[in-house]
Amino acid sequence: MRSSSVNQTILRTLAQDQTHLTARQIYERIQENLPAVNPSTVYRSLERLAEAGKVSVSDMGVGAAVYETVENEPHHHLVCQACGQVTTIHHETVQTLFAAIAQTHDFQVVTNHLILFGYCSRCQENVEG
Amino acid sequence: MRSSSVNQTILRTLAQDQTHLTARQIYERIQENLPAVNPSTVYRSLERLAEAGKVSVSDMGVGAAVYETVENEPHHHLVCQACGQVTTIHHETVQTLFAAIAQTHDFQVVTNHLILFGYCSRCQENVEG
DNA sequence: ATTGCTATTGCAAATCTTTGTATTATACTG
DNA sequence: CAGTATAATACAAAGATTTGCAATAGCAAT
Repeated sequence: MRSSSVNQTILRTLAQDQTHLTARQIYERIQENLPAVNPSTVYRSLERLAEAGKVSVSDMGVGAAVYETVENEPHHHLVCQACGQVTTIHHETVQTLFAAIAQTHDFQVVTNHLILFGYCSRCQENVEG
Repeated sequence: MRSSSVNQTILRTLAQDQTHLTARQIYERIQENLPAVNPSTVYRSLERLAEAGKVSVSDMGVGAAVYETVENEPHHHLVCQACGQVTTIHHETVQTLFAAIAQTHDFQVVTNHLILFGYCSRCQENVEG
């Protein structure tokens, strides 16, 4: 993959924001630096970056896929379906599952950004009460 | 949720096909029974069914979210990034992880259709060799 | 059966995303 | 520093999805 202006700008934008952004949000941010950029270019660039493992793509339940830079340490998220709170969990936590799957199914999991939906402690109480 | 014709037809279609279908594919199938149905109605109905837990939504890496009826037994999938092969795994396998997360993070996971990407045994060999 | 409430639907328009093709920019080679 | 191969881009058009609003249909109570 070549180091083009759009590729660079996307990675820089994602690194700056340190959050999960949708393709459209990224396109809008990119426009601040490259006003004449075409949407299709941004979409295709994101596709490339994801393919190359430079960014992760995931469904956080906001209606569209969100992108994030791939950091040195893989991590995962717990998303509360009630209040939307996002918690980050360490890779070690899921590593055990991946190891078990490697054993039982001879399948090497490479998912490095898992999203698990459920209810946080506060919302569990509210539902149960 | 009311038992409308579109809701019913969607559930029947998904039950018949026993596969993962995208929103657009479902819209096309529905047209066979309800030729005048509007796409927006199908998209909204799918949203409702997912919200109500009648269908599961997941990203299997085919470019769009896919829908499936929620069966009595939750299950999960391993998707090979190289050959696209889909393996079904039992709920018990991931149950351990969910239990651990409940312990450590006081978070009740309700994800009932997990998709894990990686490499199947055959493709691991090809990459490594 | 009739009534009233509101979830569901259709329609039209807006928005978002993808795709094909010609052009331009990047990186490599000599 | 050219010359070349091809990845990246813009553009236009098509396709997919979402949204606001008015009309309709399902359900519960009478």
